[in-house]
Amino acid sequence: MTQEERVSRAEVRTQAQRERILAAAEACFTERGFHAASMAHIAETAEMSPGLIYRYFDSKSAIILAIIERQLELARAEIANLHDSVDLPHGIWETTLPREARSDGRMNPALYVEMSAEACHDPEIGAAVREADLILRTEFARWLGRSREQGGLGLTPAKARAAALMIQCLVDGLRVRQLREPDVDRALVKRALEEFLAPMLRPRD
Amino acid sequence: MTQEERVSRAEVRTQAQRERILAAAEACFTERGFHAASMAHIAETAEMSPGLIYRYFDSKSAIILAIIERQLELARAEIANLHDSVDLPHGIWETTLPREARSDGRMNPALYVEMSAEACHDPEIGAAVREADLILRTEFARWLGRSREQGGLGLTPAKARAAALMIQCLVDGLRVRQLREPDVDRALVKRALEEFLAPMLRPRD
DNA sequence: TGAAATAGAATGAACGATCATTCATTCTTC
DNA sequence: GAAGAATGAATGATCGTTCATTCTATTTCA
Repeated sequence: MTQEERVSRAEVRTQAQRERILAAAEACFTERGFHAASMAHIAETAEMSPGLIYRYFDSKSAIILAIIERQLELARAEIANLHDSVDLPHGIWETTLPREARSDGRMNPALYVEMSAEACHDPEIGAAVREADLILRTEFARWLGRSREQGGLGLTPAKARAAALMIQCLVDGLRVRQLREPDVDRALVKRALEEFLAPMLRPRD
Repeated sequence: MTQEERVSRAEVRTQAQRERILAAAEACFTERGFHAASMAHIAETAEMSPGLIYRYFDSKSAIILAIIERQLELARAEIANLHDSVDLPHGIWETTLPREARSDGRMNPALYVEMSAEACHDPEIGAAVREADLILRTEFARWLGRSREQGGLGLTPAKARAAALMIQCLVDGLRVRQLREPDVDRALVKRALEEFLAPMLRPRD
């Protein structure tokens, strides 16, 4: 075994352990919240000792920050994969599915709202969240403004910016609503969403 | 002093003390969050000893529940005061003002989002929130459906229900956005909001 | 090849801090 | 002096974090 192979194997393992911890932390934070979820819970979920976590993360809040960054990457990838034939209302509706109902690794509503609350208490989290949101909105607006031929929706720049902001608010709101009323009539939500989104996404007016 | 007067004076004082505690708790919860705000902080803010709080509230979570109920009452009163000449987009926009910018006792965004997150961890809070939201949406939809002559907007029942739900989501979303991006362009938010809401609030279509 | 040496991975008890809550005590008011 | 109001130190529990120790797997060398 060459030295490079050894180093690489170690790196792979380290990355896998970090991932293991992040997945466990996400589950615990979702279920109990940032402050109520203890490092002991996270360690138990990750099936390791509490002490070991500190080999891979400096602190509890470092874990939170890592989760935020990972979610940002996932969201950016989703936006990059948007194309003109996409059913936007349906996609928006889907991002508000509760944790149990989603197969992907995307942000679940509970974690998102938890993070939003924490953003105004912890400056570091606040900065990370602010930066992520700005990036996502800008990239989303760029897609809305791109021509149909280039896979966008062909909105004017001003309208694209406004629509991106309003849709971001709507997604936020749908996530909050999912938390506050888990048994809300989702079909009604979807129909209302489609109806009210239509005029916003029309290029001409 | 008659016995009734004595009893009444004691009640008034008790009520004032409870109010004092609730105001302090609201400030602390807003600043630090439910879990990070300690009873000692609340006591200090209320300018009383920690022990005294327990004369007026059974526990910390009893304080949280009391705040939720108070906020529900405030929101109901606001809805009851709606009339046909009201500028709805402006009113919605106003409910998302940060704590520092609002003079009334209305729900500030930070507290609202904090509560929403807590609703899916604490069943009692979840139930209170769910009930409150349902009541508010129903009453708001009733106003939207009332005729112009009766001070409403004259929407059809189906459209009123859909609009009430969508507006509730929008308000949720605007509050979250206020937390995540406190320095967001509020003028842009307002313009986008007005544009988006207009078709939703037209009786005919 | 096989035993000893080494390094990194993992453990979990222990620490100091902090928390919600209690209650014996003191203060205030009538 | 009696009764309610208020205090704040004490309690027990829990937390994030540390670290002396053990385990495991790889390397070294006879």
